[in-house]
Amino acid sequence: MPAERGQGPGRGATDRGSAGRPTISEVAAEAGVGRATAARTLGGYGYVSPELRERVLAAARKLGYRTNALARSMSTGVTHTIGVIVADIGNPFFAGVMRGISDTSRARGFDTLVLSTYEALEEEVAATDVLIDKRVDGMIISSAAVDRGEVAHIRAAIDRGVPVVLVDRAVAALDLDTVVIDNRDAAREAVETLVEAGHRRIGFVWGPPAAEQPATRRGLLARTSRNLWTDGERLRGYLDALDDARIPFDPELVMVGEKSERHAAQEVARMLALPDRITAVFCTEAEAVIGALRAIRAAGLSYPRDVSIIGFDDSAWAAVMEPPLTMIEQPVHELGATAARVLLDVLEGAEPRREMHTLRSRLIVRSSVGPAPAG
Amino acid sequence: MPAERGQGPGRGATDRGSAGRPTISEVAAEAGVGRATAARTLGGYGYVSPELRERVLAAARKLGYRTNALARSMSTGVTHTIGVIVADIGNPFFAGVMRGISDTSRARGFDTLVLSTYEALEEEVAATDVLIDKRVDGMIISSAAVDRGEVAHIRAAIDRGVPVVLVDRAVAALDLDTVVIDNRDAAREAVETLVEAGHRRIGFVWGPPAAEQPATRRGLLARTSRNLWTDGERLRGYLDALDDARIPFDPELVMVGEKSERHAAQEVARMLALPDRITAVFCTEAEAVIGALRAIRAAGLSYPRDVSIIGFDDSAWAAVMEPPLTMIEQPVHELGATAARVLLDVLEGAEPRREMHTLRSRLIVRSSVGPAPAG
DNA sequence: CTGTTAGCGCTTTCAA
DNA sequence: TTGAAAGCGCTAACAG
Repeated sequence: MPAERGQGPGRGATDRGSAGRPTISEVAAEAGVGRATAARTLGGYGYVSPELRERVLAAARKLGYRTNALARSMSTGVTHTIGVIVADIGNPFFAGVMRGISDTSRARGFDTLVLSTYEALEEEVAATDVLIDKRVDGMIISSAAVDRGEVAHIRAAIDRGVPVVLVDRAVAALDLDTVVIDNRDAAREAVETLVEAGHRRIGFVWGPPAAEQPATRRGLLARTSRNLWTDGERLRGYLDALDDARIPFDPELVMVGEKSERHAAQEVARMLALPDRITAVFCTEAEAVIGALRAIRAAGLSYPRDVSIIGFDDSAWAAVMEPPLTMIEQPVHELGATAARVLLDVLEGAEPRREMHTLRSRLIVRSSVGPAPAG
Repeated sequence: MPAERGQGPGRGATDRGSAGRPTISEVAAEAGVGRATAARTLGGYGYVSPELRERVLAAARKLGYRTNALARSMSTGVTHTIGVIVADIGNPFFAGVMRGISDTSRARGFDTLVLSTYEALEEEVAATDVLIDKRVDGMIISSAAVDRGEVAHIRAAIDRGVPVVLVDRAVAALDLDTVVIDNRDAAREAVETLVEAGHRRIGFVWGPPAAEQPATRRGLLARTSRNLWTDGERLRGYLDALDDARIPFDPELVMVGEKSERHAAQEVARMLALPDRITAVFCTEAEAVIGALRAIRAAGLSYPRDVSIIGFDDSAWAAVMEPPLTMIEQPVHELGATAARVLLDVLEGAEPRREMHTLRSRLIVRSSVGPAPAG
């Protein structure tokens, strides 16, 4: 850790005199009591007579005393801080989750240290190390890990006594409390809605970032299981709906490769140009919806007349699109709040239940689904 | 702090034997060297011979040693953590800023502790206390303070030796490094664009949350100066543009009251129902744009034919609206990155420059502005 | 009820 | 170069 060096002159432990940061001893001196008495009243524990208590409080006020949480944590072994690891706090989805986590932990006296991984496993590993070093009391992780071989860092945290709860993404190799939404059911319901409107050629947009189009359904699933849990679940839901309706699976209708608005647009354009073109698209993310919309426009088509569309992640703007979009609403705040609640319960002594907490999403029906146009 | 108590059984400092968390002494013992030697190699400072160094490293690896950042911070006096206080991390704007802050501080070895205030000053005060207690090395604050009487908590932080930089919102009463965007110019440019298209009745949507419509321009400004800095600046920009075009100010064209999509819709509906109705709206926030759009539709009108619209906070969806929206893009990531950079420079020894760093926003011209319809 | 004392795990003189 | 020892500010026995 060479970056550790060079933190400017004289900020060391020695030269910070009594300037600015009075300690408990100074308060004790000022109040004319022993330091333990001062500590007891300031720390809010143990017994201390009203008179002394008052004197200590007065002295503390006068000196502008503030407890040193670091020192306290050193002795108690707890930091009242929970670490959070997500893919990207700039992403509205995770921002919402973060808010849920932060609101409920704040209410229970905990602060949160957030780290973004940008979906890179090595960042995630580094992040757990940082959190362990900073001695967080517990962690909430939205992990990019899938393989048994990718969970060592999480196991390490647990072995060191740091409880972990998973959020948004389950990890099969780990038997932990996990808070997710009903991705598979949500996807199935959305695709069913499309099927019921008569669609049989339904594109799946924003899938596994594989290099090339898988030839078979089996190949696709295999690839997906090497991928983000949510994506896999949503794909399965899509397949469920097709199966129920006995619609044959066509690998050409699933997007693979880079997840970006641009690439989603390209893929939808491709599916729209197929001889037997798609008449509907199901998007697993808001950004994908935007890409799809672009492609539809660019092809000179309009929804829901020529193409129907349903996507994940409802937001305010979806309601003012013209026509308004039928979208799946995820309970983002509750996702975070629940994860925090489960973790805090454990931190406060509850036994970890190691179960899957599945929250319900909701299909907000608006006007982007219409009957399938005649072939 | 009664919440401090009751953190479950036996997690105290005493009973954590060598289980799970080896200390430097244990590593030293395992390696058969003095603890100082172990500390030097593990801490990456001071001299230590290659052989011993290797032995210590091996021992550390074997025991799974991880440094205790808390203990290190206790002696060094620095935590390598910066505190961030924003109104709401669930808000996409702040989420973007956070990402900027987090990315650049992470790159320079700092972690971030984020607290949301939901625009409540008392929450902000509590947040600074928490950050002081946790001994962050510096703070980045998007403050709700305006008055001279509301900045005591920020002054207190500075007095305790914690550098502070302000982000997104300037606070006149404070002479600090401040990173903002050119709100006033951006607003003026937007409104000018409207004026140049022939509009003279331009609504200002999402203003000061006053209870009632101010009667005069002076009254409005007075009220605004008691309010959020960004709102005031944007209002001033609006007035600038009107003045330049010699368009008289009409208090009925500014929205006051609760900031919500719903209320924005109501206000736009009101302005649309005026005898001399508005032909354009300028919105200071994305949520306001959505409210305005609703109102326009509800009135059976369409943009840009009947009403033109420009708003703050460009995002992906604005480009796929039909027609696409002309919006002001704020450099959110850079806002955060710059704030972090300025703060980190100070933490690394630079003199605070106590100046205003103004970032440029950009008007993204698309198709929501048209000629003013004939009266 | 109050004060004394011994750590928490690390960094940092200071001698050896 | 290495090791012994003191100290960061707080909590937590343990006597008094």
